[in-house]
Amino acid sequence: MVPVKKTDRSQSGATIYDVARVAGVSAMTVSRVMNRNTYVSETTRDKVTAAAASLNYQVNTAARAARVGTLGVGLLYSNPSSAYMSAFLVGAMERCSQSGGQLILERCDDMRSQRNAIARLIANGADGILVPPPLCDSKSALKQLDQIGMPTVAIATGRPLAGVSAVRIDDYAGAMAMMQYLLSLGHKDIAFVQGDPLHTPAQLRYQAYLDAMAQAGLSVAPERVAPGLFTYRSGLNAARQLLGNKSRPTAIFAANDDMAAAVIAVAHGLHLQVPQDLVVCGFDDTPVATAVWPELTTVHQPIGDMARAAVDMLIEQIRRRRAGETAPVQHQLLPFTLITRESSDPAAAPDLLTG
Amino acid sequence: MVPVKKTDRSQSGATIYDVARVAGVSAMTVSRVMNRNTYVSETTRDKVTAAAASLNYQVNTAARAARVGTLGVGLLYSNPSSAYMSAFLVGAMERCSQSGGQLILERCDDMRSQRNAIARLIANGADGILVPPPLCDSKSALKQLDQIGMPTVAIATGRPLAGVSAVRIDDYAGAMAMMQYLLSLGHKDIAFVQGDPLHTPAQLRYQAYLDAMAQAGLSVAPERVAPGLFTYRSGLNAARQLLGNKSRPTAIFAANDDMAAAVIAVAHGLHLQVPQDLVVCGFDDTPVATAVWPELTTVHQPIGDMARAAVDMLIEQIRRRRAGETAPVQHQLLPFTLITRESSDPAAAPDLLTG
DNA sequence: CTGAAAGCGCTTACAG
DNA sequence: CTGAAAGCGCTTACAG
Repeated sequence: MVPVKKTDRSQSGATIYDVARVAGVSAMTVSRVMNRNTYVSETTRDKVTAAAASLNYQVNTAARAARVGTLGVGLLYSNPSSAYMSAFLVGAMERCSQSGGQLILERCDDMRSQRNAIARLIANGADGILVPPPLCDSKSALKQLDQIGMPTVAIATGRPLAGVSAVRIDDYAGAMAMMQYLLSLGHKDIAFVQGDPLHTPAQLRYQAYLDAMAQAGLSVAPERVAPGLFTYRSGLNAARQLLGNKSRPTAIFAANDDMAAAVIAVAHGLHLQVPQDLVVCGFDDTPVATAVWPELTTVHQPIGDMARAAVDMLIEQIRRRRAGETAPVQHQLLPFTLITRESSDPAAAPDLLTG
Repeated sequence: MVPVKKTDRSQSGATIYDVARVAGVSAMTVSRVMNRNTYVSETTRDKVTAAAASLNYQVNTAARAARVGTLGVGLLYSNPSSAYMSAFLVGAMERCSQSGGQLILERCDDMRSQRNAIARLIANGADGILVPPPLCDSKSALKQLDQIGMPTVAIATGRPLAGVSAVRIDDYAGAMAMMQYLLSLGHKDIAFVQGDPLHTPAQLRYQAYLDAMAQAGLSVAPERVAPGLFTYRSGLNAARQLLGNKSRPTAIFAANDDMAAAVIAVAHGLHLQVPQDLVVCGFDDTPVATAVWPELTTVHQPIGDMARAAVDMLIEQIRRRRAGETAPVQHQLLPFTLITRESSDPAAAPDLLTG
């Protein structure tokens, strides 16, 4: 009986050595190709790529992390209970585990506590930082990160800084698409609920509303615009203001879904049927959009995709920085989609009390 | 100029060798202590523990993973848009990154697709599986996992199986606490919105409602109980049913927050003020509880803590299994908290339309 | 542009 | 119960 030597391997698939053997090069060269290192001839690169593909080779991110140190992807988040943040977290998490990044979370609600939160994130091993809204619009946070040379990606900011990488949608165009839709439905008296004025996407959405009205030759009375802060609560106040007068708009476009949901609640309280008596639209297409009744017409923002893109960009930046290269600033614009549902469709929706 | 040899280290803190030196033992022994391996004398274990503490040593999970293979923590989830799932995900993710586990997600809404989802999870490298609601109540899923010897932890099931580890709260006691509170407020005519009948916590919450009423000597008319499915939508139907008659209850206890939020919406549609005309309570304390107006009195379920506990239990099981030991089945019960807010407090809440 | 050697921090598989 | 040796899969730091 020849004793079978138990294998010491920790991985089932192909390793870098298998690829090297098949490609007829050294493991080092395979490593270079996998890390997109530039010092490899095109011929060699092609051979390695082909070998890797034929073996279905996947880099062992754990082994890489053991050697290189963990890739700490810091996330400066606020408002963990919002649907927006949840969608973002899931996307970021998913991509991090694929790419071998380790997500490090630090909550930061308060603009004043920013500095501390950034310091804690770095102390906990962050090699780069993801900045989702609303912090993405804080110039002081972004400057602080830039000064210490920390790779950074801002997410969903309306006005990306020239020196900071960003992933976003075109909020202006998204709101404009919604307005064109409402106008095409024949609405002429459209009211607007503003978002947090400090948040640049809120500004752009509002500007698109104003421009669309002007381009259609319609005037906007001051009482047709109500301030909001993106919260359900602020939406209630705005709705009371917009629906409290004798003269009412035929449609209300809220700068996000939470506030649109609040508009529906107040409208129902006034015995107005949505959409028969009042059309209501939101923005973002977060889960509330389909949780409320009737379901909301809104602009879909691909939050998960944005999170994944941001993680990719950040990890690339960290790699480059470690390799001593200067990482280029990247700005990525993802597509939005106008989603029409019951809240704007006069033919569709039944009554709240009877179903 | 003596050239300074650049260090090759990937870690800033102490390593296993530092601890070994300080403790006067081999690195191997330190490794044994860190992995809670039993074959270490108490004296040695104490020396190592002290040395590790003095150096503030943390196991390098990346290096461990490189050697041992990644610890794949599978998560069979459904309904990613629900607030419950988001809170669970954040907790699980946080703990996984601390413990060196890699979270592997697989969606599974449909009971029929279970088998496939489990197979995919394993194909993607899961070494153990976390089963949150509603799948935690699927005996077939749990049995399938048991048969293939896969470490499993069920979360928030009302009736944990003897052979499967579980983390949960006492749903019966939680609902009972809510009922005692409502009874102490003087309510005698309390209605109930049931949760998904296939979900064991829904059954327990309902049973507590019935028992509390009986113990208080109050009868429950059939029209005071409405079926629901835990969704906002089903809560609207239930509320219409409960509030449609001339005779109305003074309080409605819904088996979760989403349905309680729907009850409030319908009540407002009927010009009933909450809590003045009707008290409304929920269960779980998910974000909707504080997003709606008035804010919901509810039972807090520590979802994040439950996720963290479940991850710890699962990782421990996987480790034991790899070490060839049999992992004991563990059942952990976490505490709930009754949270009283405006929706049950007659003194607190103002009117929907005037704020 | 490419490779041989050494090492990351940890654990497996022995041997005592 | 404890340790010396070898190895996990990958990358750093050289050298050519």
